[in-house]
Amino acid sequence: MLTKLQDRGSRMTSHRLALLRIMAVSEGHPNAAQLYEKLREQFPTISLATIYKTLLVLKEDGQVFEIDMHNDSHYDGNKPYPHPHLICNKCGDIIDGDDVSFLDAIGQEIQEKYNFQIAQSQLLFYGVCQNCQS
Amino acid sequence: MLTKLQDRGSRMTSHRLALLRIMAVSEGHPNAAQLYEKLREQFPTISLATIYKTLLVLKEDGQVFEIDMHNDSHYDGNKPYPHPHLICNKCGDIIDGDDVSFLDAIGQEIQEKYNFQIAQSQLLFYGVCQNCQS
DNA sequence: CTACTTGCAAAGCCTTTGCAAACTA
DNA sequence: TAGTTTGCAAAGGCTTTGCAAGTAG
Repeated sequence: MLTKLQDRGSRMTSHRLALLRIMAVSEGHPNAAQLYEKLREQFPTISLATIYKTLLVLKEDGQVFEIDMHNDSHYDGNKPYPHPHLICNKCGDIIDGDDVSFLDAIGQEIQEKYNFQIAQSQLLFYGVCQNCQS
Repeated sequence: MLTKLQDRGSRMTSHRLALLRIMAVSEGHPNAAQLYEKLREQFPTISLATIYKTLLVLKEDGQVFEIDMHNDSHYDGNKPYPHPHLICNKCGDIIDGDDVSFLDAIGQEIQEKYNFQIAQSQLLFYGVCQNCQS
């Protein structure tokens, strides 16, 4: 993790470590504003701009995955397997779906059929979560 | 198509018809700005706000599908089958993938396992398209 | 010591909102 | 005619940029 950053000429700072730790511990899918609030507890002077810059580096490094949502991206600590995200239209909660191994299979098929070099995939399901159905 | 709108208390206007026609004819995946430019040829006084308002109605009506991309949503005329979108990181082109019928199967599984009522799904592959590889 | 990172403020961009005039059914 | 849609302008919200000061290696 540290080495990956350094190989790219980036540095591991306390901010970056803390951000990665929040992702890993919380198991959530925070957006930039939520990360900002959490990080301010440890680093009262941190700025939103730093959050965005940090996220950019970690994304390029493959340590953080960006979930593109309508004008409000959320982020996921990089899981070792491809999995869908279930997004509740009512409460906005984001739930990790199961491993979807065949995503790789589809990827393979697409690489061949369309001659398209896949770098990343994203599978989203929008709907209503269990809690919001009652 | 016309009836679906009327059932919801919406009206079919020349703007809306033209927008749908562009989607159907072009087979592309324009964003709001691109639709604006095309529609201005026919309706010189049309505004971007109208584009967004129209897209909102057509989305709710299920006639247009929104592809959430980082701060720049693109739109797809509603296809009768679920299919992935291949997004080129270099030229930005969006390619329709094949029918992915098992998406429904995964959906079923997720509905049951997570008790999550799916309204819509989105499968994106980011990478480099054929043209941009040379 | 050099190069990267941070924080602040400002700018950028896409998208939404409010309201009066125009239009559909 | 009643209720929806349009266009304009302004506001809103998320994200990026520039630059000087601070910090990692």
